[in-house]
Amino acid sequence: MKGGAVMEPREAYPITYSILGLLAIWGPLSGYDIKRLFDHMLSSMWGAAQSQIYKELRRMREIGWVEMEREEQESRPDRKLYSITAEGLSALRKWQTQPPEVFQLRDEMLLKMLFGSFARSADLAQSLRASIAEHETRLLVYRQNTQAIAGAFPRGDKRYNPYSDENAEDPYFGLVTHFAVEFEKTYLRWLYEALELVESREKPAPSDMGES
Amino acid sequence: MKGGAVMEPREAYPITYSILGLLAIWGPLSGYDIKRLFDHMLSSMWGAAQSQIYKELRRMREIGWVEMEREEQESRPDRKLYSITAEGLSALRKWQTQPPEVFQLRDEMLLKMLFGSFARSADLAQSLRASIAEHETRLLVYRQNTQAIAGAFPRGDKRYNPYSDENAEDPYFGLVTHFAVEFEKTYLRWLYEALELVESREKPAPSDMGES
DNA sequence: CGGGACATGTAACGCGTTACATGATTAA
DNA sequence: TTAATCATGTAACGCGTTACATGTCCCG
Repeated sequence: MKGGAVMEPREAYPITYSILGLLAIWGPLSGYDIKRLFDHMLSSMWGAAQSQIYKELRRMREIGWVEMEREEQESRPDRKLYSITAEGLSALRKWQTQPPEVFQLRDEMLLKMLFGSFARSADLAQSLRASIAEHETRLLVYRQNTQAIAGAFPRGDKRYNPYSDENAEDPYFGLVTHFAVEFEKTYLRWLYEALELVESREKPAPSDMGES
Repeated sequence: MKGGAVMEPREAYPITYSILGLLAIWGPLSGYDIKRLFDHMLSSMWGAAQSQIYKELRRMREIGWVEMEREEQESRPDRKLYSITAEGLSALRKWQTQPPEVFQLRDEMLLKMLFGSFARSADLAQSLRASIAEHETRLLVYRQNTQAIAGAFPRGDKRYNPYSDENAEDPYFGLVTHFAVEFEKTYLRWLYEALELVESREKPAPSDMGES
């Protein structure tokens, strides 16, 4: 026997803390609610499949970080409402103390450009334009959100509304949104720059039919 | 039977194309070489464990995107040198044509700040300072790399040197590095801003016991 | 004489993704 | 009548990570 220390699995991951945070703010939530919050609030920073959320909630309940209460309904599956426990809150706080792990960008567009010398310029330009369109849209959405957002959740259902008045005062939301906007601006500037470079190489010989 | 269409697994992932790109540029490489290139060049955008690289190379060889030649050595395991094939190059090019998938930041620091209202300000400040230190270092490294880099690979072994003269002319490397620098600058600006916010809440009443 | 570089691998494990399943209600 | 919303789940699968294994050469 060498070490003998059997590594026990980590008990938490970013998605765990995301869910804890959402529960801490918006109180008892169902898996379905959490999925919606992910899609509306965290989509640009952390995705989560519906199936994963349900799985994770079950696991979190087993380790006592959340508790569940069943809300009975007719003609629909019962809502299972999850709340954060004291242990869960303390885990969230502890995580926030720890130094962050090494960050990796993991953006395919960067990889594509890194090996740009192998691609046809027209192909790269196409990818770049698609990327530009997407990020312009994002930027627009962020800006709309940070401004007039009363109508985002038309029913006035505060439970699902990350922009309701009670949260408007939270300076941390604004801070993170501000980063998202600054990031998109930086990224877009670069995309346009990249497109310029690519286009300048696209037609070095405008009407020249014969090549070496 | 409903659909009947059995989904066949994707045949390529970002790591696949990363390896293809590296092979396309730096010609026959061993798994060990590729690991080093990942660590030196792609560490900030795409990590890869050594075991995964070997696994992926085997898979890529099975689908004919790379070919392998054994270089015999005494007193060390033989080097297995991989090269990109015509099929591999065409797969790389095809990938570069396709519009990029939806990008997600996946940075834990952003999550921590998003739920900042639950943490002690001092804890957040600590995390932020650690993050600042790391990103300042990164920025420094990028800048050193883009300037005088002749000595990075002291042996003059061109095979491992991403900064050798023959690649210095590749404008795409410069483009991506430029983004990395701009990103770090934007991120750092935000981190300092966040730190300011957090510190302003750390001691709301310096020597003032009664307020408003 | 211990530690790093060189060089290859195997085994275990889980997060995250994709797909499938069910079924009532409401809106276009 | 078709589709979206509400609301829960299960099953399969693999990338990516962590840990372990082996053995030589070379440097301080």
